[in-house]
Amino acid sequence: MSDYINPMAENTISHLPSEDISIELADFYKVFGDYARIRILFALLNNELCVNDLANVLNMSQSALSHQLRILRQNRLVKNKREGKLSFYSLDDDHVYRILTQGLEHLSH
Amino acid sequence: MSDYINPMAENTISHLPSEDISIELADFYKVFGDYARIRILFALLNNELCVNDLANVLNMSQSALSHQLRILRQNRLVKNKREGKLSFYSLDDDHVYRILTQGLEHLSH
DNA sequence: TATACATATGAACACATGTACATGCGTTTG
DNA sequence: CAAACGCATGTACATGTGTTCATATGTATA
Repeated sequence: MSDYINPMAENTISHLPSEDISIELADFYKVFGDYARIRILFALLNNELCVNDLANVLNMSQSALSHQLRILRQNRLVKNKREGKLSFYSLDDDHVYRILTQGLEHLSH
Repeated sequence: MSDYINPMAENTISHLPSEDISIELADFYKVFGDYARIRILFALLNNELCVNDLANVLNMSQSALSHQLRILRQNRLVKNKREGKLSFYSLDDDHVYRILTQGLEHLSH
């Protein structure tokens, strides 16, 4: 342990978000933190596509896609509507769009 | 494979970001996708703190902290300046602040 | 209604990731 | 200059995560 004491430290504690919020936020970002899921989201940025479309566009297996789509659904980043045999996916709301574009912005410093 | 063919699919391919960009973006979000790192970033939101401050504020071991701080440093989310024995950490730039707050915004739908 | 089709899901496995423990390195101080 | 201090880092290990393979579920069609 250290001898140094920072008087601001206590003040910092009281400004931290709750444990629940921090966990939720980390889990939220975790969903974006995967190459396959990022590509799925970008593919849906302007289009509504069914699973088979996505499989072709992204060159992924149908199974891997379905698993990832489930994660994206559960986290409310995409939604799907069934039309007969097909299931069309799209981004859930504009928030997702904004988060993606802001991420890109950050990469180009 | 599917019989259904969507004429938009080809068009979608040409609008996808490059593989490099997608990987970078995923890696970028991956850094935010951890409870410990989120808490570190929030602790640094308004203050500049040394490792020992962070250990006290966040109730983490010094080792775990140093490992996570390295990841945050390598991804340019935090920077540090050495003052004698102490190493003071702070957020690297405003972008980080904005990304965190936008994430919080999203949680409250 | 049997079959093909589109998608979803369960299980298993390989790989990534975060932490604790031990120790090293740079700085200061007695 | 030796000891204490603050922090960094290597290793090992437990746990988490994404993919593949196999199979199930739901829908249309012959």
